[in-house]
Amino acid sequence: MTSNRPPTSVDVARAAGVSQATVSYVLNDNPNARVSEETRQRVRDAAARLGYVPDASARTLRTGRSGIVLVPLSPARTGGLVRDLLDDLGEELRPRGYTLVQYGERHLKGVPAAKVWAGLRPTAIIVEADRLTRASVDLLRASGTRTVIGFSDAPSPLVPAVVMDHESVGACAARHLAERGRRRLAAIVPREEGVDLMGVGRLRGVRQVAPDAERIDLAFTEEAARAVATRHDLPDGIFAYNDEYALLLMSALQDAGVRVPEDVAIVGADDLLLASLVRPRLTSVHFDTTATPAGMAAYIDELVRGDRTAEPGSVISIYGPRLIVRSSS
Amino acid sequence: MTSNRPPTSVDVARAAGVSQATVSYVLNDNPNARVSEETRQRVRDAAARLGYVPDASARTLRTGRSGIVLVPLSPARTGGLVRDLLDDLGEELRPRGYTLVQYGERHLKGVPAAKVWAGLRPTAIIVEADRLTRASVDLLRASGTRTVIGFSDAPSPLVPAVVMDHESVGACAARHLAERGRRRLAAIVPREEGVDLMGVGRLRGVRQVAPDAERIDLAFTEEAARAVATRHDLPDGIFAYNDEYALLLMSALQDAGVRVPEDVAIVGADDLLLASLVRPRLTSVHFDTTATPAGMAAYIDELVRGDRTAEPGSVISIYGPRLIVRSSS
DNA sequence: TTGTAGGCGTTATCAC
DNA sequence: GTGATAACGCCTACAA
Repeated sequence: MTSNRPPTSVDVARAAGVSQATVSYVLNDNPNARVSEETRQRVRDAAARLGYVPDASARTLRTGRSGIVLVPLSPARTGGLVRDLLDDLGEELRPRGYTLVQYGERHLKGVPAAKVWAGLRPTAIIVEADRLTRASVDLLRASGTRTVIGFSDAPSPLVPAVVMDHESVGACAARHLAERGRRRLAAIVPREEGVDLMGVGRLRGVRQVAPDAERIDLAFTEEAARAVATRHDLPDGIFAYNDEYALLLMSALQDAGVRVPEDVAIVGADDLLLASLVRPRLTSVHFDTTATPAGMAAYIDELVRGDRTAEPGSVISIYGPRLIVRSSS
Repeated sequence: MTSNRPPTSVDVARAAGVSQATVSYVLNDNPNARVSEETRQRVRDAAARLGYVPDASARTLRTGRSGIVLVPLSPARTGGLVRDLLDDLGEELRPRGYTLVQYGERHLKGVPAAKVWAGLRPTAIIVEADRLTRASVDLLRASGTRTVIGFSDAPSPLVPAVVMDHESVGACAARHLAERGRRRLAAIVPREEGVDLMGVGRLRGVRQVAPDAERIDLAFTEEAARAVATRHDLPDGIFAYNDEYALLLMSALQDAGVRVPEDVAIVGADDLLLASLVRPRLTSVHFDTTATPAGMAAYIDELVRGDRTAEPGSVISIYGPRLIVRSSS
């Protein structure tokens, strides 16, 4: 039983015959310490040989920076789009030395959420802008968070934000339905907590075009969809929040003998692959993004390293809507 | 500019007029230190007033335990089933004081993955059993990881494992197709790295029933699906790995003028809501689980706290297949 | 019942 | 160029 405690930098130093500080210098390429190339090699070799990995918490404690990019997302199904975006962003951040931590939280006893976030000493945090206050932003900043980025449907007065223009999505969908002659419009608003806000934003957009559009709250279950589909006063055009809800609704309507799109036209959003796989194909509002995940990763990196600053109220990346027409709906 | 460094336990101690140690005792309910109820109150009040949050890294460094349950999942789309499972598990673990960290990793320069995992000093880790060796398990154990749990399609000799019996899934699907008179079977194996292993397992199961079953490798894109669908020598029964691939394939077949299920019958798996929303409805192999996320969370907790031990080779939870017949496929 | 002190592994400021 | 040494914030014997 070789009680292999993981090797520390002291072990590496001993193995390389140098002091522990030298190890730290070499492994971090610290510029203000001049170390001979030969020594560097010895240190690197020793580290490799022992399989040395720096202890993340010790480094965090010492530096006050964790390399964690925290994304405390409301756990509810945020929809495929955000999920994919975050997955990609995480991939892009890793090679830059950051770790994207997705941290779904629901109840937080009584502790203000920002306190909990701060406890993790994240280097950066991306969070729904509505959950931020001036106080929480200050707390985060004070606790070493270099970059606070909001996620919202409009620029935030507190922080730079990634803006997804949900209103325009709704408006875009409604315009399409209206142009097709649909007069009695409705918009689905998900009942799921955390998504409902985006749903309301999209509804607002629909009502810009069709002020009388009905609001239909819908939980993501077949029963709930059936209840809607069997109403006797169905609208003739429905914006279904996104493609997943659109499919759910379409299925229920088909079961109820309602013809889609003849009787009720449906428009989804997010342009998931899903939308083009079902029959009839789903018309969907696609988000064009002005920044790729790679671009966002680079941007965050610059912000953290101080190579760039972003004012509160500024917009990092706008996700704008564009219509993808698929079926005849 | 109140350069509010976040309050430390020393600050709390000062505010409460006690020593720092007492703060630690009170806040952690340390049983072998007797502290008067009055002092406890003073400490708690001070902590609340200052908005004290323990520094996660300092605690981790000191105790050697992070409360992190690490899930270094291959990033490829693991499919909705695993994803949902992990989401739920995370919810269940949080109130128990653990943080489930999903950590998608792809390239890890040359560093052995286990070294990187160990660097985070996770309290527990759930990882595909194939990625574990005796050495990596030892390393993790030595670095303070209390619980290593495998994720596999068969019991692992190294660690207790959550077992999803992929072979049975394939066999179950194949049996269904054979009973419906399908003679020329095929099984889809995803090209996506990380999922392919499960795909191969499921294929094995299909071949238990139909030894001649063809293996079709398929990437999750419409082009790839089209290529398969336009073959002139299509099988008459296809097990599509899971519901998502099934839908992808079905769409392509419909585009190619192939009737589903008359010409080609398709069976999916995982019983996603999706499967019952599309037309024709997808027959799917459902996983019955003998343990709920809540149960797994409790189990992990017991393992970590030492209230329970699990031998290598033991099975934590079996996910077994059951057929859900939906359409006439 | 409470306080003192040592150390977890790292980085960074100094002398040498 | 390199090596002691002092924090970072917390937990926990042990002393008082």
